[in-house]
Amino acid sequence: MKQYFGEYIRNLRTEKGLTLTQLGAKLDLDSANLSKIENGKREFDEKRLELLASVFGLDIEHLKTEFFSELFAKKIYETNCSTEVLNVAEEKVKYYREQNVKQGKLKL
Amino acid sequence: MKQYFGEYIRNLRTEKGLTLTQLGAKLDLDSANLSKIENGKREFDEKRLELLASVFGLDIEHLKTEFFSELFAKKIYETNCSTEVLNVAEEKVKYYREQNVKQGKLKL
DNA sequence: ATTATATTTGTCAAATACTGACAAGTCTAA
DNA sequence: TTAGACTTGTCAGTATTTGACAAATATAAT
Repeated sequence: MKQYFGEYIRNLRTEKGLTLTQLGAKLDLDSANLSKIENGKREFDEKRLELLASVFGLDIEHLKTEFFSELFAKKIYETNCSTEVLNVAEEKVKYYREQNVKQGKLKL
Repeated sequence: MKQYFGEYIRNLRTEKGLTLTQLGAKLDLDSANLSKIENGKREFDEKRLELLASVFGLDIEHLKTEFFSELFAKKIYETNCSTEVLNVAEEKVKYYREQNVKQGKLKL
């Protein structure tokens, strides 16, 4: 998927022939703010991912992948970080999952 | 590196025989808050990474890798996201770097 | 061209999250 | 038991994000 998350939403919306106001209502979002999201001037709020998935019948896992990958990529891009960071992150996730990490060890 | 970022700081500090107050002064941080950071009860602030590197003579790239990998891993862990997200993120970073993405396309 | 609808942009107060600071507590070693 | 080190809780100040609204612009139909 070679597009920004906002563009992705806009495509979904226009494919279904919905206006900003109509989709905004479904997502509990002002049409003006949805416009900004689609144009990359505001962030889509993580807490609305499930709602977005259900509105368009999307696989939530796929949607989360799209959403968070953009979040991480932006951070790496703007901090000019090595992509090596992603390999290290993968190891850490594995470790956290093995250890069943809880709050206290790590601020979650 | 199989330790949390707070533990990492604590190790650096104790190796050098510094107290929380002493290191706190160098990092412009209250000793109480530094304690929380070392114990995983507060986040280390990204804006102090360079300072931390210079205090201990660390490679800033390595430090950023440690810091952001933990950030990403925590997010993936707490949202129960597939680690596939990391591969997608890598593609996106490449793309952003090729395209020299600026504000407007993407909220940075 | 005029009207109606859709979209974009700017702004701002309210809500939320983060930070620095301090006080009071526990722990440790001399 | 005293001093210094560390931990924990709290909270006001600050910064950031969000929802909401108004006004401007764009688009399409008549």
